[in-house]
Amino acid sequence: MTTASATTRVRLLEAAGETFADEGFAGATVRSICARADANVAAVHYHFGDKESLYREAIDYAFARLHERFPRPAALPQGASLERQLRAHVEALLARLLVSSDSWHGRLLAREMADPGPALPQVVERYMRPQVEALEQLIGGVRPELDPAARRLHALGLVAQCVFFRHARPVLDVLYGPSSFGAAEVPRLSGHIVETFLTGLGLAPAAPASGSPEQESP
Amino acid sequence: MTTASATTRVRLLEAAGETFADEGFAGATVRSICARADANVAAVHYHFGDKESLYREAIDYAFARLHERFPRPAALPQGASLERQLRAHVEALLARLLVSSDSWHGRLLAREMADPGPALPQVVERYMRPQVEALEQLIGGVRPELDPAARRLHALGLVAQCVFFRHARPVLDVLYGPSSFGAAEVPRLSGHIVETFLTGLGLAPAAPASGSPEQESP
DNA sequence: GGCTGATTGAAACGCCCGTTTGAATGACGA
DNA sequence: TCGTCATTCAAACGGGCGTTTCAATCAGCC
Repeated sequence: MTTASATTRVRLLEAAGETFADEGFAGATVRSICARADANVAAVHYHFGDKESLYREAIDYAFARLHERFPRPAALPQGASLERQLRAHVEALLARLLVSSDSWHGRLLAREMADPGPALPQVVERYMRPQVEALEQLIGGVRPELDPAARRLHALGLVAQCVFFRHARPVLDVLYGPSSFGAAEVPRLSGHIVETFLTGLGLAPAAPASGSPEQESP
Repeated sequence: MTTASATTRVRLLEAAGETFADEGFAGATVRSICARADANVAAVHYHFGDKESLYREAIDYAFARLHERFPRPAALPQGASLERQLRAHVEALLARLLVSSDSWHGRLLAREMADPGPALPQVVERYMRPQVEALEQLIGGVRPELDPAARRLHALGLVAQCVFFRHARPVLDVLYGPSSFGAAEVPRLSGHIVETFLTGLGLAPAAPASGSPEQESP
């Protein structure tokens, strides 16, 4: 595998990710991917075998890039307040979903969830499950009297609100105009979500003011 | 338009809705729709003009059937408690999304939101906007000090949790096994959502018990 | 019966899809 | 310089797509 072939491979992965994110697995065509990558159509067969293998590798590639840009927020000390830990998780989740949508990595993953392709189990196990389980553990740590089902419902409710602003973006664009809930809204959104969530859990948030939430992270 | 042609039209609409719901606009083929409807491929051109017009009419058809099965919960007297009105709205929304997924009507609408086709604006204006605005009004009625933006965020958070359990069903199936959050869970889900939402708004729910919520509607 | 107009049927059209082929290319070591 | 081998290229293959054509059908009416 020489340098030249590696760059063609990478160009194909990038172009494939972008096109798959825009058009879906069925909608994207090998020809358009190769045109974007400045490669011959036969290069897909040569480097990946077929379209589906290219798709799987593009998903893997997206994972790697996404986790480089948005590492897990596990850096917080275990003793930190629930509010700060939750805010860190929600902000990381929203950032992955919203901020990264300008680049294609987040778009591709979001689409794989909304309209499952051949790589759904792989995405769920490596991307979604750790996220939900971290939230469940966080919730169980502070409300140990909740049974696992209730814990799970709370965690899913939190994930639901984060996912919504990515998944329903086309709907939100029609409802309130384009870019009404974009990357710039991440702090406001995560603030709102965390605060109403904490109140809903029966815990008073750190800043119970009804006005605009202020961030205290660096 | 004789009776015979009307039945072919209707058979095509039903088959198209079911197929579009399963495969999406691009994934569904005119041939498979016609095979399911026991009709000739030319019937699509004859009765609807082309595939996209058939799609639009199938969406309209799905609307009509869906609103027949799940009418708007506006029947409650205006003086009813917020908790009951909210519960009615959330239950109606969840029922439309989850219960109706056995029939294809709800599936088709959910897919149109997740993977927009040519009929997205029509779906949003006629289906989503009234839903969100009713919730906003409900919230504004009981917390008038909230500015419209905060009201909107609360309403969207509520919608998000309902939509999630329809939109993310493939993911939930992988996470917790198939049919883990199906139609049978509607009372439990809506109860959980309404109660945490009311608490999150700073209002104590009528039944603050942590057990399974009991319904009091007829 | 024969005419009319709406509906259905079988077959074909042109197009684009994913994939494959086999020759041309070009860097590199013997 | 030559042979080797990985890589690229233009072209074609078979198949499925949405759409169109035009003849066959059938009910209703003179």
